[in-house]
Amino acid sequence: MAGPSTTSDEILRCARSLLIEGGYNGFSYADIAKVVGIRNASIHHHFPSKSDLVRTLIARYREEAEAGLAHLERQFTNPADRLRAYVSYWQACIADASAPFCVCALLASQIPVLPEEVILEVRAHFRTLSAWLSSVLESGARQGSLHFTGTAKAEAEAFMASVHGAMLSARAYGDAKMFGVITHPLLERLATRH
Amino acid sequence: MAGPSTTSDEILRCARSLLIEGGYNGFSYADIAKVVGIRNASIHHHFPSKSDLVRTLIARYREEAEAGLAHLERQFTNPADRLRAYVSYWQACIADASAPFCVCALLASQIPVLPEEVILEVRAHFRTLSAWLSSVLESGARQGSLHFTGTAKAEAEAFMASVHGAMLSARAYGDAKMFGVITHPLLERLATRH
DNA sequence: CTGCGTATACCTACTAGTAGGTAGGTTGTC
DNA sequence: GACAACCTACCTACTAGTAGGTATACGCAG
Repeated sequence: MAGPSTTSDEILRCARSLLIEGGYNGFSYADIAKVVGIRNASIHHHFPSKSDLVRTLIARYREEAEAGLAHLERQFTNPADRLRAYVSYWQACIADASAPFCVCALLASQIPVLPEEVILEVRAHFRTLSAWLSSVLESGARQGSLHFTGTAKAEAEAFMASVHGAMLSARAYGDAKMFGVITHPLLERLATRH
Repeated sequence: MAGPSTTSDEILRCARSLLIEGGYNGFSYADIAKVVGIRNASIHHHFPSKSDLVRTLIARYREEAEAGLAHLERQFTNPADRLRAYVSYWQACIADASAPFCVCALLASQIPVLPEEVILEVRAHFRTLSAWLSSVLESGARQGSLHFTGTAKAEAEAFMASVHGAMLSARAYGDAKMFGVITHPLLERLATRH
């Protein structure tokens, strides 16, 4: 799946993990250069400015996210299973600390100090994810496997907010299990008729 | 209520609003100095280091938060009303943009790059808030006005996560109403027997 | 009431280090 | 020889933080 990772790829991968740790102003070109093993200035050859780098990084993140959701749809046909798989994916990411936070959720918290072009990408991710969750909830409600009051759209926003809040709590408490403590009852409730 | 605000107070107040906008690395001493109308170096007289400043800022924030919750308990005796008032408070803060994010929730997202002493304060706030919500939910369940499956502790964590996630979504979409879209059904569900 | 010490609050001037970014040169490959 | 990828060397602006000076206010002894 992964090709012969280029320097540009390595810069993006490194920047992503630094971004997940401390946000937009939490890392510098020097940090990346140190890890990738090139000079500070060489990063500018691939990405003229920091906002270019981050915008590209998010664009790739969004591609991967959409591919992940598509994969998940092929793997599971049941809407409830799709939601469970989505949550399990993040539970695993948080537990093994490989990517313990959604890049866009983290950047969203710093929107007032972000370059406009980055904000647009972040917002687009929120819309994409919300739309996907909404469609899953919608089909689950139609076939009677998922239960909620109100619209699928509203429930999708609430679901997404809970997942993001769960990431935050897991980080705040320094306890990966907290993510599951918050999300499992949520899945349980959606799967139960009441 | 507010005394003759000192320079130290102004620094803290200014730093808080800058912190809410862009996190720990999103503001500098120069930013504060510009707003407060003193020189960069003068801030060090009141707060030797940035971590001192932020730690003090959070300590005060936590005091205000606890006072706010205590006030809210005096104002409302019904647990459901207390939850509603808590949510309404944040809805108002977000709507008028006075403080559109919880200081500790924002800092929690950047925990990996925060000074240890700041992390401890942030974590303490999460515990305080969770404990308060837990006690409200507990008493609501006992008297039959709030309904949920599972423990009050788990429901409190889920509630807190939803509120934090709702702040994030409101910021991401640039739409204060999103906070209500997410939190109202949550309150509704807790107040309804099912 | 004066004069003296002391503490607070602020200042100017400075430091070392880092930020993102640029100019222009070198190397290797098609 | 053109281009990509990377380099050295440099820039300006800014970072948190320090050193040392000044003005003002308060308490207190004479």
